[in-house]
This record gives sequence, C-alpha cells and structure tokens, in this order.
Amino acid sequence: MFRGNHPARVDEKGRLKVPAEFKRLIDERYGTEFYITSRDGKVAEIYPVEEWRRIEEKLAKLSNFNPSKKRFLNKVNYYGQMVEMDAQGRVLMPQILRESAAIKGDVAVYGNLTYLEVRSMEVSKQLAEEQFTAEDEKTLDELGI
Amino acid sequence: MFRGNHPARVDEKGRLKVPAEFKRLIDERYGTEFYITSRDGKVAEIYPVEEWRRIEEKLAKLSNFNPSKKRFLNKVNYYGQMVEMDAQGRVLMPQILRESAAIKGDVAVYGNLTYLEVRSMEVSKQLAEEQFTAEDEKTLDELGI
DNA sequence: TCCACTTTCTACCACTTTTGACCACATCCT
DNA sequence: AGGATGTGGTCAAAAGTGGTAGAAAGTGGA
Repeated sequence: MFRGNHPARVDEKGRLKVPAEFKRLIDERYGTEFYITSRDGKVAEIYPVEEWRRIEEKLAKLSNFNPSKKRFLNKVNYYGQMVEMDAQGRVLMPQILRESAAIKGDVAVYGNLTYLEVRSMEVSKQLAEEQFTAEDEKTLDELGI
Repeated sequence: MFRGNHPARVDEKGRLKVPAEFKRLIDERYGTEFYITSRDGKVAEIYPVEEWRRIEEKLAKLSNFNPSKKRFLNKVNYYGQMVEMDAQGRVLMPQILRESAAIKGDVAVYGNLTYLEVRSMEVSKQLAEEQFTAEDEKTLDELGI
C-alpha cells in the first residue's frame, strides 16, 4: 500500500522520478506499465495497470448510455495515457497534464493506497492547509479516528 | 499501551531517539515500520503501521467523495511518511513535519495509548496549560471520569 | 505510393549526490 | 563496575540526474 508524501522532480523532458519509497513496492508487486490520468485536471493520478483495470471492470457494469459513465470517461480519457517506467524509475508525464496541473520542477508525490497522486507544490500545500469544519470533526469523531 | 511523557532529542540529521520506555513495548508488540504524520501540522504522530491500518479501515467506510474524508487525507497524506526504526531505536522525522511542527533539538514524546506523539517543548507546555471548558467538564463527567 | 530526410522519442549509460545501516564511543543509573 | 541507554560519525549502497545515440515516427517531394 502506498502511503505518505515524498518530494520528487520532473525534469526538462517531463520525466517524473518515482520516489524510491514507492518504487520499492512497485518493483515487488507491479510491473513497469502505468496508466496516468486525472479526474479534475488539477492532480495527476498514476495507476499500476492492474489497479486501473479494477476501475474499468467496475465501469463495465454501467451501460454505455449512462451519462455519469460517459462524463467520467470523457475526463479520464482526455487526460489519460499509458506509460512505461524506465530502468531508472522514471515515467513521462503526459503533456496535457503537465500543463493543466502545473506538473513541472519540484512536485509532491502522494501514496493513495492503491495508486499515486502527483500534485504541484502549491496545490499540495493549499489543500493541506484547508481547515477542518465542525462537520468534519463530528464525522471523524463518530468513526473513532 | 503507551503512557506518559518522556523527553527525547532529535539530532542534526533529524533522527528522533525513541525513549527506552516506549521502545520496550514496540520491541515486544510491534515491528520496525512506522507511519509518521500529523493532523494539524503542530504535533507529529507516530503510528506502528498495524495501528495506522486500523484508521485506514475506518476511513474505508466513507465514500471517496466525502468531503471530510478528503480533507482528512489531504492533511494526513501531506505530512505523512513511512519510516523504519534503526537498530538503535531511532526514526527519521519527515522534513516537512520537522519544519511545520518545529521538531528539532529537545522534544517531548507522549504515549497516546496506541501511538506516540512528538511535540516541541513549547507546544507541549502550551497545550498542557489550556483550561478545561464547561463543555469538557460535562463530557468527562458524563463518562464518569 | 514510396523513398529520403528531419525531427522526436525513448532506452540506456555513466556519473553525482544522498541516504541509512552500522560501528564505536559517551553517559547515565543502579 | 557494568549493563542499559543515548549520541555522533562513517562509508558503502541506494537514489537521483543529465545526457546521448540509435530507433521510431513524422513530413514532404517526386
């Protein structure tokens, strides 16, 4: 399971070095193929193909006429691309995502259990600074967290 | 169960020596892997992975679109990092937390039953000086504490 | 339609920097 | 005095970076 936040850099060529902490798990559990996409254009998501397939299987349960499925695919296919990780542990971030999510230079790579997220430093910090509402505290309290 | 408050030091390299009192329990009950994070950026929390997983399981009950869950994960993932304890009982505190929670030099390590907390001396003192509210007294009273 | 040329990609090599595992010593406490 | 605890420092291995050469893709002209 991927956890936590590790800094990384995207070089001139748009290659993201996957932090060693995450690379270790990838080497032992997954291959070198990834599907990189986004559901909002602000944050890039990197899925080991195996994990993305699970999502596809769930989607397959919905009709092709289902408007929610259509809209989801419209977004995800817009940003999405298959990529190969090289021997040094780098993946080429899709051009379109580098622009829309401002993925360049220093970035934060988040472990979201089954997949990775890439956020620009600004977005990362900004989202972390949002304060909990009374509602949030109630919800989390009820769960016993 | 971890209890009480033991002083410790964080060295130049950012390594925290886990007080022997807590180390003993860790050796007999847990492994060497920890998830270090924070829910407010002011106080570091050190969870044996096993304990952190319990929290993840509770969170799994909420939808991924739940705003409270999102805010919680944005914070917790922002500060979080997996770490290994070395043979001398030291863990490397995540850079981002050392800065935001002023974790360096002398610190206080609190045992919070299932996990440890690390506070700068100032924060430690400050939080202990806060007065109980009427609301607090009511809650505790109802529990019979 | 096919070939020649140009441009872009990508796989991989070689080097630099950082990390963390481990050794050895210092200090405390009984 | 001797075990347990805490501290500092080292150095080899791991992580990270930049660059290049050969392959593939793209382009245009005959």
